[in-house]
Amino acid sequence: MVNCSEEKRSRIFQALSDSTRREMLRRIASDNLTATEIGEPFEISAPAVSKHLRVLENAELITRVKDGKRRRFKLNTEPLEEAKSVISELAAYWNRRLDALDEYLKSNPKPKNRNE
Amino acid sequence: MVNCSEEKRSRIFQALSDSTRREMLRRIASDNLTATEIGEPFEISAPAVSKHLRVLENAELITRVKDGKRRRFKLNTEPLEEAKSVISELAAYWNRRLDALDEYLKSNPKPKNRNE
DNA sequence: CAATTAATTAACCTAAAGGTTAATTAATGG
DNA sequence: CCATTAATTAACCTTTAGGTTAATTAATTG
Repeated sequence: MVNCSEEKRSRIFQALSDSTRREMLRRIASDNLTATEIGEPFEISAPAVSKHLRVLENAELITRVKDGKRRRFKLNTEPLEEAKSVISELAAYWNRRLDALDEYLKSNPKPKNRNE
Repeated sequence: MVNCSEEKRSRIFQALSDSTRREMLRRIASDNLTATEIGEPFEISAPAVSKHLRVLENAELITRVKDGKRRRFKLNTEPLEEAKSVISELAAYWNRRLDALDEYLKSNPKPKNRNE
């Protein structure tokens, strides 16, 4: 998933921001379950389960696969990789900063604090 | 950040689910800016900037540091690591599945499809 | 084909998110 | 100490999120 739009990224993180959906993803990752099976541990209605699955699908975190009367769901790992890379990029900015600071301290022993 | 609560995780992903906040984090990661500086590229009001910063702070992604009249913000990388590990855990579940399937296919050549 | 079961859609409700402007608080500098 | 500037809080508005129950669609099976 190269050059993923900001909007797509927002959908991925938004989908991951709900603990019910995270648990659903774990269940789907462990086995390709049906909607009913996925919703079983949660004390919410079937339509609520369906909505959560829709959110995960819109974020492309899962794919709906018809299986007769049922629909099974399978995990897609690409959006997970995308989310990871957004996070890694942030950490990279941070580390570049720390490196620059390090460089500065090396060339300027005992620098005056900017707030003094 | 070991044994981070589900609620905390929700706050982290929720904070990351807005593109304005992700860009703010990049700016903060690159330099410890003031609220005004952070908000500069965005066409939103100062209170809106303040609210975004509050969301990031509540997710513990940034820390507010007083600097005279201003408040500067610095990035915290622990919640980023936490988010990454949530994602990695999901991928691990998935990979365990793939391994199990692999094992199954090895011991059962030409398996009958369950839907037939 | 009629009944059953799986899942979704429709219609609705409440709370939260993200924005606004106006008012307030807080620190600095003349 | 008063004016200025930085930032937040208050009060409000609109949209979205997440839930409900009731109705609908769709596939299977007796």
